[in-house]
Amino acid sequence: MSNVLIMLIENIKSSIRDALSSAMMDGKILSCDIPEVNVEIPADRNNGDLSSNIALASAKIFKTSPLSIAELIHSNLKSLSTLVDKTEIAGPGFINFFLGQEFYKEVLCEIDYLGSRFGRSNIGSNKKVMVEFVSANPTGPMHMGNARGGALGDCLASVLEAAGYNVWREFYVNDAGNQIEKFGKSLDARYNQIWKGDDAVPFPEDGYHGEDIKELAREFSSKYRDSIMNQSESQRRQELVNFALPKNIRKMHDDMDRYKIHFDKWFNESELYRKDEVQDTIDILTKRGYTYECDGALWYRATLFGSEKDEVLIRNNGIPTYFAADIAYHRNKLQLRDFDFCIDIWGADHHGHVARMKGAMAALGIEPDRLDILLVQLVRLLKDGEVVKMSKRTGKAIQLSDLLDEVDTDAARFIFNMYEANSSMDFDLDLAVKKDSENPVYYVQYAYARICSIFRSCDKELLDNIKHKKVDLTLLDTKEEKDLIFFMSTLAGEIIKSAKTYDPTKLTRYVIHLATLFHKFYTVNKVIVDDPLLMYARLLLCKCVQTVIKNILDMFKITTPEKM
RNA sequence: GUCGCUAUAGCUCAGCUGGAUAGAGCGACCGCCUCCUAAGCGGUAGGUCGGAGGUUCAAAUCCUCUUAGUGACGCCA
Repeated sequence: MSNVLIMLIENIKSSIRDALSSAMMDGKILSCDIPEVNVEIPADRNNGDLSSNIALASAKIFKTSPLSIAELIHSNLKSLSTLVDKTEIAGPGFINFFLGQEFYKEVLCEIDYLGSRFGRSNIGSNKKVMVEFVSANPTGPMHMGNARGGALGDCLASVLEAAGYNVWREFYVNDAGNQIEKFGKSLDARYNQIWKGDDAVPFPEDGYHGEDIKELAREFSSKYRDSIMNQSESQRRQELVNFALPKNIRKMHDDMDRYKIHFDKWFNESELYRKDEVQDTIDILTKRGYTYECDGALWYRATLFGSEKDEVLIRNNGIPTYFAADIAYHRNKLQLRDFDFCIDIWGADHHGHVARMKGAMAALGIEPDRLDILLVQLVRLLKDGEVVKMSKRTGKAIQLSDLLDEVDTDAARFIFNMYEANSSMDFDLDLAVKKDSENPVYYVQYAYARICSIFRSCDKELLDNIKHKKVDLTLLDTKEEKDLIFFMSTLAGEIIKSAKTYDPTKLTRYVIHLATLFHKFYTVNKVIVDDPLLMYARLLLCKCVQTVIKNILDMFKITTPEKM
């Protein structure tokens, strides 16, 4: 890893450790294992660009005051990076580090040199990780929850890639099992209602009540008329499902395309049945002694793995449950396809399923920690200041495609990535539709466009020749310039933090803040100035900011317009 | 009842592996374009971090209790 800031922090940590151990050898403090050293960026940068609380944190271990430890470390600091200009002891015992011009110069050189690779790291060690997300039920259209999960999942996957993981995006299509039975039953009821009248045919209580089911039945009817009315009910259902399911799945593909989400695989649940993996998985559980029969159903002893009650795997009607297929699916991911770990993105209403699923992995002999589940809380849609209810079955639900008809993909992806997954959010449609500064995505894109505009007004040849090797970057010494450069230096660390916490929303806030720092710089410092040396340096700075904004927006698949 | 999530400025949210004076945007008020895009920037006002205990040199952050909101607890998915 070549990141300037990360290497610098490592250097400071090891200098502190060396200082502590030499103080121990001199007998000035108690000999013991060197405690973990933390070096952080203080909230208030008057307290240094970097700071360590080691003296405060270890006072108890060394049985002496924080200040005396700090002084001991401070006087023993050797082999400290030349990027550090000044050190001090402050407050109750913090050791603060101030960075010099050399640091700012190094950062810009790194960005200029790495370009689109700047910010990437390899902490993921190329481990194979699957992010499974959206996985909407194909019996109906995708809704706002899928839109949020989609944006978060896709961007999380990108963040993991940038952190050095080998990422695989997957959509699990529930094209088999009970819900397809219900889908067929519902379609058949609507089809019959068309030809016999609404009152003549009762609609099944547990069917799908959505408007989309009626629509599909109408489409079938207008194409094939009443030609299947005299077939058996099961034949009719099959015909209707064969007609409607591919149609729904095609629409999901189209919607995901529009939303700029591209899956490496759309995994069909039916594949698990076709390859007998559901049965195989159940057999493994049975062999391990974790199943039993009761009331004509086959049960799994979930209680042995922390659940409060056992779960049905095969219903008394012979159809395996969703749970059974899902266990088989996760076995497929973690055992048969051998992903190092898997992240599932689920709606928060599935939280009860989390412990069960992990327990089931344990029951199969798969390390449950290889499965992580990110729960995404509810989204409410606000329109004209009012909450729009979005029950999938009322027929009035806002679909993903409706959303994308009104809001462009950039804004939707950006806004969904502004709120952490585990907080519920309101999506303000009126705001998202606005093409002005109230919409944060434009604020960031505007910073990018401004940089492009600066470049348009200067000599193209000059621009191509601006290279960090030829420019005196020490001329960039205003507060705005240094703040901007320092903040850019934290990108790789920020991506790593986002990857580790599965939280891509940190980077949305990062890029907004970066835009703010750029706008501040732009307001105070003119780039195209008479002094050519200063101009070169500022042009290079702008080029670096442009690179960093682009790297993040590219990661999120948000466009970077050159003119606005 | 059991298991989650949430509670921070008027509003929307950051900050939470404990650190120095709790931040941002919007809204309110006051300013800044003869100059690279004002879709921008600066300033002022605004907080007992839901409440109570506890741990600690240090708590918005950790623990316990509590209040309010929300969700899940099906041979649904």
